[in-house]
Amino acid sequence: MSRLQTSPDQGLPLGIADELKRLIHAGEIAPGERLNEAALALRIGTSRGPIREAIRILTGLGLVTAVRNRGVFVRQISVREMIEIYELRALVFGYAAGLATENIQEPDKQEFERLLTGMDSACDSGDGDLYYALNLQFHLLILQLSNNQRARQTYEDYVKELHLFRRRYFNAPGNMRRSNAEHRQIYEAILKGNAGRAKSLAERHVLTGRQRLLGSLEQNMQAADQA
Amino acid sequence: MSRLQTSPDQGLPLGIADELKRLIHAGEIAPGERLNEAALALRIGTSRGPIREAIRILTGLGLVTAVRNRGVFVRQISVREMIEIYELRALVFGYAAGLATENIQEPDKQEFERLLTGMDSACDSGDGDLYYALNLQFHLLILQLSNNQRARQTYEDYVKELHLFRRRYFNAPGNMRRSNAEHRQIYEAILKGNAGRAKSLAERHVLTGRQRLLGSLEQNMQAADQA
DNA sequence: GCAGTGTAAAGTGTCAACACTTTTGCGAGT
DNA sequence: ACTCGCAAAAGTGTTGACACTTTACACTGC
Repeated sequence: MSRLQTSPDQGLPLGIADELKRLIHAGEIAPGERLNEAALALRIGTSRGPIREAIRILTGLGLVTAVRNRGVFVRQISVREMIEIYELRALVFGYAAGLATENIQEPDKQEFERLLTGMDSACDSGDGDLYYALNLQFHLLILQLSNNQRARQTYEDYVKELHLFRRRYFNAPGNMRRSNAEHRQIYEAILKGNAGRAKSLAERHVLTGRQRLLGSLEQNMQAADQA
Repeated sequence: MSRLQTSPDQGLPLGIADELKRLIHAGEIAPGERLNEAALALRIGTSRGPIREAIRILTGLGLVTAVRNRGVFVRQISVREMIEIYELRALVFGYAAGLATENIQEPDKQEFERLLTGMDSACDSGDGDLYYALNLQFHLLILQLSNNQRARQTYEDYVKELHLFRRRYFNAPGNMRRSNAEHRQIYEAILKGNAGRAKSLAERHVLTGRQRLLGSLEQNMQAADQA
């Protein structure tokens, strides 16, 4: 009976919703899977009422889609949706990078250096998970420097939403190196205060990531065809 | 007992949520106001269960904020949030205008003309509501031409969300004329296929609208001070 | 008259039971 | 063996009741 330590009790449904969000974004509940109210109630140790409310929060968030009398299913993202979200993500990231040129301070520079060298060593050791974590921090630091809280939230939401895409992003070592080279370029443009260049590099960085994902997707499709 | 004709029965909570959304966005339930579960249940003619679920959907959508043991309140948007949302709205609108240059077809041009002349006559007759409606259609047409469904949805959400700002946008006749002049410029840039110009004009158009709103806000503040 | 307090009302949080729908699976007929 | 149909099971939809918290208000003492 997981007593959900998450959330300093802002209400049972809210806490359950957070827990479910975590499970979904972590991939422990796969896209397309159904959420069973009774099972969840049993697992959390409550009745179905709060569970249903938590699930409704998720439908509002767009994490699940509800079908009458059949339950709710973890949302699956189509290729088209993935492409569209990447487009917007690129837009927001570019916007933030442009503003970062104005708002960056000394401590931020040290943080950037730390992240970049950290990602370099992650490339060396081939640690994809570590690279992914640092990469996210790098992006969020730039969003933070946009000084637009809403933009930051939106960007985070996009990243999480893309986890609902059917295939998890697979970081080939070569991709990681190329990606980090782009990071360095973006950072240098920000350092030099070149807003336009930072913006376009940042936009392109995200769109390049999308292409890498689409490429690996196609590759997997072909492998599946051969099997 | 309003039998909520909205939504072709996709479930009671969903239907109620739609109805509540409508009420909130139409301003019939003011920002800051509390939603009373029992009263709503009585009004819709159901028990509190579905009402609570509908309200949870709204919290997921960010339309209301929940406070434990005290209920949910229609969200109020601060000046800062308003500014930030306008920033993103400008970004998306500019993005769409840039793409519209590539995707525009003949019938779209006719629709543009219709909307622009319609807004002109709305200016002449001083019909603010009509202008607002046509203005929204103009913007959504451009979003449609971006060929990015998600961008269109996001833009619509921004517009609705801005309704939660404490003061309703007041269209002075002069503002309407200036605004429509900007529309014409954007449309012409799109017609000429000048993506860069369409993008920057569209961005500026939204940000100018924000300035107009901020200006009228300040004016009202002063008027309130004098009273 | 006013501050403080206790109590009743209002409102939210949770639960268990029941109604209805969909799915599953077994069995009869071909 | 295959299909159709029916019945049981699983699961969602909704309800009314009860527990707990907050708020409103009258009452008391100063």
